[in-house]
Amino acid sequence: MKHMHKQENLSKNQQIVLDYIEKVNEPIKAYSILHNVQKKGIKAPLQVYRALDKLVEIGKIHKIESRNAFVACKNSSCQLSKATAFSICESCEEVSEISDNKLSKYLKSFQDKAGMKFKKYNLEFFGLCKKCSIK
Amino acid sequence: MKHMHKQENLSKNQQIVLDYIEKVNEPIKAYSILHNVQKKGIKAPLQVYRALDKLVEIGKIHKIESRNAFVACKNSSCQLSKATAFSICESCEEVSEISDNKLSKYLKSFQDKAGMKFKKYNLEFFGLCKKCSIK
DNA sequence: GTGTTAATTGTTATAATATAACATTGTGTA
DNA sequence: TACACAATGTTATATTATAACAATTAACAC
Repeated sequence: MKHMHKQENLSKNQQIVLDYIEKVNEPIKAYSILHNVQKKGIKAPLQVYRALDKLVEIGKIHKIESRNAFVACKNSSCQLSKATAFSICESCEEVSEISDNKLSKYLKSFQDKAGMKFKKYNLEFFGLCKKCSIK
Repeated sequence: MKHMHKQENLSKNQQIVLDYIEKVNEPIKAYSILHNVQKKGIKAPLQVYRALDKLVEIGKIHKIESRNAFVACKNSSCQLSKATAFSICESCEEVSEISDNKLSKYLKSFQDKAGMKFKKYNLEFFGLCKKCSIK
């Protein structure tokens, strides 16, 4: 087999960034990551963004587009970030990943009227979480 | 009835920005809007962003979150930006608004397992449009 | 009309998010 | 070894968005 350069393991910076995102366990912004991994030797935004790009690509993390934030994937079966759904509380900004088989099945098989073939989707629900709706 | 300050018509800047977005008829970025409405007297980013905020709020335009771009609402019934779905071509970046009754019904009634009450959602599908999948 | 409130505008400065460009180093494998 | 590619390090800059504050305008109550 020629040129099988597909990497199995994460690189140093990728691992540092992933470790931190998994530790905080909530959506976090790129520059906040940067500030928190500087002691590990990561000095520049680009180092963080490159790691983020890779981690998103391989499905270890997801980007919450409406918040420009990144969160670790909870869904162990999620190998690629190609079918993501989140609920977002507009009050406390709590975000959780939705893993609902029926929903993902429905969306994966959704057919556009224009005949477009979809490879990926991202769905974000907004509202008030239980705690915030009591207040 | 006291203090019914709900405005019926758009303000000057809001109308200028909306007119331009409707004219171009495709997703457009805030600073591109700014460059193109400067002849109309809008000078600063904030003037654009304020108009955009309002137009999104009242459902005249939508934000394509994954692209940081804004597009006029095609769906005449769309009074509020609370249920939006788009298809996005990853090659040519063509975006179209999906209006599919079954889909919106399904998503509006979707119930989170955590019991969160949703007020809004945004769904973005990614893939290749017809033209680009031929190439 | 006056007074009141909220929406909108204008303006300058700055914050927050993200990428370009280029040189260098590391890693797997033929 | 040599090759191809992935990852890193670094500086600078581009892009997206908001803070803060003063002034003006619009809608309505009285």
